[in-house]
Amino acid sequence: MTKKMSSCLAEHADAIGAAESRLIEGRLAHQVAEMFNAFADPTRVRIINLIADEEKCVGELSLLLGISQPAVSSQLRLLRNVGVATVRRDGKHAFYTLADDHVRDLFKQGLEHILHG
Amino acid sequence: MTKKMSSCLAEHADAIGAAESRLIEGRLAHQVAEMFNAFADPTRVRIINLIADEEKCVGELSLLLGISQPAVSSQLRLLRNVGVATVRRDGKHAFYTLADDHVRDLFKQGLEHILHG
DNA sequence: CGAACATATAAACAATTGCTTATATTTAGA
DNA sequence: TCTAAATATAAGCAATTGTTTATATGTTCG
Repeated sequence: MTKKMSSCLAEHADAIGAAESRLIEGRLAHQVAEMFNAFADPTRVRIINLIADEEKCVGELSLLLGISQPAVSSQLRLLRNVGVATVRRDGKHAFYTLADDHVRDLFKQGLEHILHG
Repeated sequence: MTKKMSSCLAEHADAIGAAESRLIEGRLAHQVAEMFNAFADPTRVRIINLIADEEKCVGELSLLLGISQPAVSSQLRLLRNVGVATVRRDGKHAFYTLADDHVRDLFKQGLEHILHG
């Protein structure tokens, strides 16, 4: 880093101000990335799809996905921490589902992009 | 793995079939995750926001973001590989922008979710 | 051609990730 | 209370990631 200015920038020097105004600050960029990161792993994608329209308990997810219960539990905690999923505890079970319609729509929009994009 | 069936599943055995039909296969899950992963890093979020509405060259992005040119180039290659960004080469410069409106909408929807969610 | 600029690629590195097994916690029921 | 079930947490590990510096490729212009 700390390199000299590119002529590209020099030539468009008047646009730098406008460009800088579009610079997302560190904290916001981190939050946005953190949220999208919830959808950025194959296991989480499968979990999210399974709990998108109905709640599922941990053991059920573990069996359906074919991975260990702690692995599922770990991913669910991540999803919960970033506000993508919520838990409802009922006795010995913990039922997970997506947090809200906004999250649901965002995921389904991304899925559609792959399916019919 | 290869654990015994949870009573949770046993009790809802009739729902297994339906649940399994919602199981996203490995390849699709991988593709969806790969796409969302493009938005899942703070540096990429900032790059994407900068090139969302107008094209920017590599050196410009490097200067604006305060990271090395190879770091920017590396992230841009990732974005290009998953179909999120496209290049237009003009002489010595390479101008990047988002690939299409679908990608643009998806990103902005996620950004809005954080800003006014 | 030769020099300077813009970008791409390679190598190396610390840091993070997602899984496993093992263990702890919590809950329901005999 | 004791036991078994469901989930959560901890520890350890191979694999991946994002950055840097160094170098290679490609382009313009004298």
